[in-house]
Amino acid sequence: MNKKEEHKLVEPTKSELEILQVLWEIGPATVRAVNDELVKQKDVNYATTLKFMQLMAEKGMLIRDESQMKHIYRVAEEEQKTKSYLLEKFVDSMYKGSASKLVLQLLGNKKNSQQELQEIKDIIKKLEE
Amino acid sequence: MNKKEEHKLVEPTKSELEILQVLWEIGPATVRAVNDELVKQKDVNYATTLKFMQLMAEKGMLIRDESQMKHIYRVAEEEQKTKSYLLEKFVDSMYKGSASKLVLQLLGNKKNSQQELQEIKDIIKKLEE
DNA sequence: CAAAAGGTAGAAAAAAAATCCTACCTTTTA
DNA sequence: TAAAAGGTAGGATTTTTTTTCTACCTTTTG
Repeated sequence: MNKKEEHKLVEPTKSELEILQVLWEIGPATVRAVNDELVKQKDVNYATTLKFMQLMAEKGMLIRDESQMKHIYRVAEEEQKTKSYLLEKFVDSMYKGSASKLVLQLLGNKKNSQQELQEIKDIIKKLEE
Repeated sequence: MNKKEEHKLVEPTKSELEILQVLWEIGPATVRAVNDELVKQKDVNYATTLKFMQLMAEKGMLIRDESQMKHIYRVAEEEQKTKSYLLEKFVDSMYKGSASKLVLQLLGNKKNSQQELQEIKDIIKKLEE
């Protein structure tokens, strides 16, 4: 295997995504650190988190530095790449690929749509420049 | 049980969502009709679709008219209600609830963003009136 | 240094999701 | 009307996902 490996985007399961979120948030980390974060939001056992991270490393979603005893895990794919992939799948499956339909619904249903609306307008204005 | 039942929004699994999509598309239908649609997009067995729809009916996601032999299934929740629920969960988990972050990514990554951008602008204009 | 604390790995169990088999009932059709 | 076609129900199986147990290794600490 050479240095530059091809990573076919794998679709993370729910639990895997939770772990990715934590790693995106705090950066490369030990199982312990990730688990500490997870525990804040749900009831998980350290061994469970460990197992997931091991599996994810096997699958190539995470990359593990084993040079020290406390292995350091980091995400294999860029946050944005993964997120945009997942977003695209979501748009495709829910809105037949129509981003504007999604936006329509987003604005139609949000409580705080007034503020969101403004922010979105700002984004669009910026994009036009 | 009275006519107006409370339906706590249940989160559909992937396969369940596929079935919902079909029903949203074609309206109340038999298992056969749903399966015919599904077969176009993936390799499924009639019995599998039947089983799913039975389970979904049990869970309350589908409502079944058994007055005839060919049972007719229809979706229990409005399409929009379910979709907005799922969208909200998606935004929450992926973008910490920030719709505008989602839109930003949507526009940043779409090939056809030019057209989407225009459509979104139209939507916003319409909303402002 | 011995004990305690904190790691890892592997096996296994439990739970959830997806798939298919088959017996049997009703309707259609040759 | 008998056979074929097309339904349903229920059980069973397979696969995937989630969770936990435990043996054992390394580092830290009294």
